[in-house]
Amino acid sequence: MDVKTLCLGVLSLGDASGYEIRKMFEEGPFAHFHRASYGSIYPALSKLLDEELVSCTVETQDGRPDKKVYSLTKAGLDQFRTSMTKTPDPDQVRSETMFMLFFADHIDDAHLQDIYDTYTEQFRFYSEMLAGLDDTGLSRGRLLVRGFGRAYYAGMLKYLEEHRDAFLSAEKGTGWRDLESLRDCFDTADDSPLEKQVRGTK
Amino acid sequence: MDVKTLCLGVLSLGDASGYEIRKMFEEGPFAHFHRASYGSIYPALSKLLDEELVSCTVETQDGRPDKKVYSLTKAGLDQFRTSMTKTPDPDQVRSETMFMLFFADHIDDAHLQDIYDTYTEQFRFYSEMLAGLDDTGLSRGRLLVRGFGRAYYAGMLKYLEEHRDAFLSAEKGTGWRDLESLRDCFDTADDSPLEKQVRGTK
DNA sequence: ATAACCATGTAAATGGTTACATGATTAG
DNA sequence: CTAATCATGTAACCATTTACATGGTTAT
Repeated sequence: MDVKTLCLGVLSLGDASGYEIRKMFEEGPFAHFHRASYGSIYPALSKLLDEELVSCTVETQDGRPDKKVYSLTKAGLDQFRTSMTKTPDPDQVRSETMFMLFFADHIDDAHLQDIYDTYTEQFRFYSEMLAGLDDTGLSRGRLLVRGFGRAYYAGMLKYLEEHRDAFLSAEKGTGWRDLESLRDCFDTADDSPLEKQVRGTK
Repeated sequence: MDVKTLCLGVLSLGDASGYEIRKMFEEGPFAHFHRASYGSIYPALSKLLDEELVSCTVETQDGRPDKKVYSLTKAGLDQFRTSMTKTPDPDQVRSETMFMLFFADHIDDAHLQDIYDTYTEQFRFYSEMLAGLDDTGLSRGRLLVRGFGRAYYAGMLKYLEEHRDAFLSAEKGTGWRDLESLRDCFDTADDSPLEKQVRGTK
């Protein structure tokens, strides 16, 4: 999903500047399932303006650079709704921490514990933060996504807490079947819904 | 984490060809938290060979192109262990589906239901697949990661199943607080462990 | 006083994917 | 007989991040 569509989505909720849109992807609710930085947002907004999918009002500010507030046009809303008719790509997860924990036996105990606890702390942080939010007045989509986030952070936190001690104190070097099973455990490529969905978009 | 390190990791489990390494990122256990394609794996292996972090044995095959089987060298193992001493970057999630479900009110009912059910199906597939695997003989790292995957797919599946009907039959257009709360719910930037971790790597 | 925040924008560098090029073999 | 699998490799292309450029304001 390109950054232009992401911007249209944010703007469908209300007017915003490039600076504000970036914050939503950095710290706001979208940060949990998408990211975007200045270098992609500003050019995207320029293109959207050229295509007249958004309009722009310059707010002159005292002592600060002018603030460009963008609004969705009718054409922009139509365009956004059209892009919502497509089939979404499968989720992508990149977890360096999981990769490293997989290779726990190559990491020294102190560092391993640090990685584990730092990772756990992140889940605890977001779990508690999401638990504390007020849900009144949210759209069904917003509510569903927030609930999903809560279930995710709370569920993973529980798993990490429950397995911490057994994991950190487990013996090293008992993975005699790691290579064998690596070749063994392939998902059958054809039945995989991931494969299906990928094929479906072509 | 660059593809070279990913390759070293796979090779620490046993010898493999570029073709086989790609399979592990496409269909094997790594696929759940990292991806890599030919275009990045082959050049990575060439570079590793230049740096003498891996060695290569050519297996001549009848009727097939020669198979290049790579092995980790002592220097390669050292290099891998060194790269495991770093602090992992925070997880990255890209979910187009979540983005689209967030904007449920801009999607027509039939398509929304299709998106939801297809998404659910994926979680069910992986949940059942992981439930059916044999855990004997796995290293602690491998076990932890597999358990995490099981908790993830099963937990999210449960959430999606439990909220399906309420979500799909909910009223449209009641999200009067969506914009307000979008600006409202920013995590405090300084306390966020994500921010801390990002800063920590610089 | 020093860091962080507000605010925009561009250019270079990065790091990948996709498509191309090639071709025999095996399974349905 | 057709599709998929095995098997390697390169080049063009793509999107995005990072760093640069600029500078007043506010909070610690």
